[in-house]
Amino acid sequence: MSPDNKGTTTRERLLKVAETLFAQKGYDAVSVREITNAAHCNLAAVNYHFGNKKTLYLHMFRERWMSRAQRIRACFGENLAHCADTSPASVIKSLAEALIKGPLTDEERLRHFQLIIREMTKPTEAFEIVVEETMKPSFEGLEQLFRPCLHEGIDEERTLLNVLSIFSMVLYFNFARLPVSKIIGHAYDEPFKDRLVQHIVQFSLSGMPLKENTL
Amino acid sequence: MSPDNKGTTTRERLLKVAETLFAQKGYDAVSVREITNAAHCNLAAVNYHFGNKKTLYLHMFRERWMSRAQRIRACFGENLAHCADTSPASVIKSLAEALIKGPLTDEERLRHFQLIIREMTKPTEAFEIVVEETMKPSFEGLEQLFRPCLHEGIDEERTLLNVLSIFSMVLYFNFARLPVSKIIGHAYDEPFKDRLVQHIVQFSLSGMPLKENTL
DNA sequence: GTCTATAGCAGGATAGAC
DNA sequence: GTCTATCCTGCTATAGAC
Repeated sequence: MSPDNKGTTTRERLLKVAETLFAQKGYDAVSVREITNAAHCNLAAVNYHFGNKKTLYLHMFRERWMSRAQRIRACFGENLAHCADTSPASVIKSLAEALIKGPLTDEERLRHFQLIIREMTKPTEAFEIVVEETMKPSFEGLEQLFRPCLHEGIDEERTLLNVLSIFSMVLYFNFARLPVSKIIGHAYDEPFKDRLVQHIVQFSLSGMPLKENTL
Repeated sequence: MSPDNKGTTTRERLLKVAETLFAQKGYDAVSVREITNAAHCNLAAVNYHFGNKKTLYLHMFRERWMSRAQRIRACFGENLAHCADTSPASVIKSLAEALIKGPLTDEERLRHFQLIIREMTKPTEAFEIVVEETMKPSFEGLEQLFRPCLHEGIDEERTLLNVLSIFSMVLYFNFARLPVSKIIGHAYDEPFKDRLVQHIVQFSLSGMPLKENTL
């Protein structure tokens, strides 16, 4: 028996395997048979535990993706706490590190971003939950952190565009590893990730319309 | 009969319909039946004209996606020609406008970016072609345009990271319209697209490590 | 080139034994 | 809770009439 089977319930294995496969191939490309084979359980287990394939997907998203997002947010909070101030420089660095190096393994991170990209291009019921419970609060929190450091004339939309631009870079450099690797000519090793964080911080920081004394 | 049927061959209708559906739903989620129904032709037409479903997809990508990319690149060239200089400000503005407002309709643009996002998350044979024939040349062209305006110490990797960052924003604001709309609280109308281009130009321009006399 | 008919298979879901 | 066996639907692909 595979080590996956030790000390885990069938339900947990199903959720874990489903996450990996759905992230890699997309909902429609994965069959229930494939999932149950990989989870070393019976075909009927999905229907027994979750009712049907779609409900398995939704449970997976709620129980695994959302908790991962929570871990990333916690990591951001810790990073920021270590900075002792909440200047834009500290905020962006804490954010970029939480997302690019962060608490997830490389594989977890890749899956995490693949799943959210899939939800963005073809939303399911999970998407509404993610936007309302994770993205909106995060972006509004960031907006409030940046707000006092931006020029007075900057309205909420422009502040959010700045936040979204930072997010877009992080998202892109995480999910588009393949083309990025091909274009820059080498793999995503640790030194490169450090340079990436540095680049994102520098690029974003200069790009934001900051007051002069708030660097 | 639908107006789609006038003056177009079955082959052309198949390619057009296939592009829309593959972009909207993804390769596995679209059946040949769905395509042939939407194209008002017989089920067997796909196999007659393209051999099988996969080859239809590849032909669609080559004949429709690549030519769209070509139109965008041409638009970028025209925009830049109107600027009379090739300063980073002109380059970024030409690029952002070509991609966000550009020669494509809103629907075409959405489809175009959805397709490339799908190729990035789950590459097929089309991906290699796109990277080699479209992305690499574009990014290297941009890199050469920016290079003389960047500080001497900036190596090729950092220059490319700047280009990729600009690209990431454009990509994100095109394919992630749904969450972006929800977060900023209104739709993607023309005035917003203008503000978006302006934001991207300002954000990217400030973010790049430019020499002082090259704005 | 376009059609119908169908082969052949894989998918989701369930019933019922254990 | 887990298994086997099976139903039924929908898919791709092809053969062959027109």
